[in-house]
Amino acid sequence: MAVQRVGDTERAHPTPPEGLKSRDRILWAASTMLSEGAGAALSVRAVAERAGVSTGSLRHHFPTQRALMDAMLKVVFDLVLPEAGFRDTTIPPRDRLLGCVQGLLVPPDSTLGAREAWLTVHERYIASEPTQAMRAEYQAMQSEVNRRVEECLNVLVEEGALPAGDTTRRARFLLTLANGVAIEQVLPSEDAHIATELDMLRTGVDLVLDNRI
Amino acid sequence: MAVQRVGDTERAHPTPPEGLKSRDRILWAASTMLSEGAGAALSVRAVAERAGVSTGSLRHHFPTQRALMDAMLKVVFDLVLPEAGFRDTTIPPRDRLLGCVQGLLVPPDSTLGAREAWLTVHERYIASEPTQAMRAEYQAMQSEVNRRVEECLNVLVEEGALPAGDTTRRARFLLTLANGVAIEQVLPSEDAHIATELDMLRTGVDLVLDNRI
DNA sequence: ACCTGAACACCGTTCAAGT
DNA sequence: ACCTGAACACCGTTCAAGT
Repeated sequence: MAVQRVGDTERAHPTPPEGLKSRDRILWAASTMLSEGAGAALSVRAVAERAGVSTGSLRHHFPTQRALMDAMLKVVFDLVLPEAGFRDTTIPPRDRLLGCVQGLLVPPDSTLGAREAWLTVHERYIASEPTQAMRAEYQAMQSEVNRRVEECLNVLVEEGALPAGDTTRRARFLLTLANGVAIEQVLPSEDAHIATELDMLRTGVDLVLDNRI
Repeated sequence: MAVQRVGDTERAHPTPPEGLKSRDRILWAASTMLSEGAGAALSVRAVAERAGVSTGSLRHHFPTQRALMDAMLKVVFDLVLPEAGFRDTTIPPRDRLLGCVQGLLVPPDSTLGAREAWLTVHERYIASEPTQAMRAEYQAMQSEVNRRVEECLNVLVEEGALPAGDTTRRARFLLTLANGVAIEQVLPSEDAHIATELDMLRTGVDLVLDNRI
């Protein structure tokens, strides 16, 4: 939607920290603006102005608007999701399970953004009629992922943080939910939607921990 | 992405049927262009030109782009997926909600199988850098889907089959789970996995009906 | 009431030019 | 290599003016 009015003389917007290079200033500005809720206003010009750089500079570092979004979301997610092993008993069980499931959203090849990662999956396992070898490869990958989630669940059961139950079914539920979240991350969701994606995973984890699944 | 080129001399586009009034000509044009896919940007100007009306006329009937999208998608969806199903009180609430959510797994163009349907979604909204128009198109479709699920939930609440609660959140949960199931249907799952996909949806529906979400 | 088309305020992207 | 800012081709919306 076009805003149709302008000329606000207010310049109360915070500026990026001093020492940062252009690229980081841009990411800082974009992340800040996203967290401020003004999601729709994440235009090239708005971000560039906030970062204190030109649109050309922004495009030099992020050739496309999508590239900017991907890089920014990676920053945001990395802040929220610290890399932690699920055997670390100093972390609450809920967060350990959440971290384990959320790790699935960013496939092993984590230099790639969510979008590129998904494009790879699509091309390899969906686009072309998958060969028998491809099917096997995917299923092996999937069962490794499944194994890890189940192991995490079993650890929690051993600790007594989770009542014994159908581990396979619980893992399947979490994986299905994670797949749903993953695909929503890649589709052009509304801004409000993006904010609730992590909440969906949290809900799923809580359901399992509350023995509802 | 802006297209940056213009001046196509081709004028092979079909025109709307003769007898139609402006409003229906517009809806006809928009629906046709949507079904033609191929990145057809559903912009005001493009739809207006195809319908043979001015942008002003279009705005007179549909004050906002969103209003146009909503009206058009309602037409398209009603052709394939009649809305009446979930008001039939002779069917158990659980099955009505399940039917409503399951309907989402089969996109409007139901002549296609799950795989072809998914390939279309992928190509239109993921593969290519989505234009602003494409984003809007997807989001409008998504909100129509969302509207239907929420309406179904509200009907169940009115009947007393479901305690009042956060309808938006419940719908989001079911949609995310449905997305997860949809993508698992398309990926080369193991046979055992396939058998449990519908069970996952059933589980989600039960969780909502048991007021766990 | 219905419709027109120009004008306005945006948008993402490209690019010659600077340092 | 990094950065600038103008220019291009779009976009949705508004509005005085016609019928």
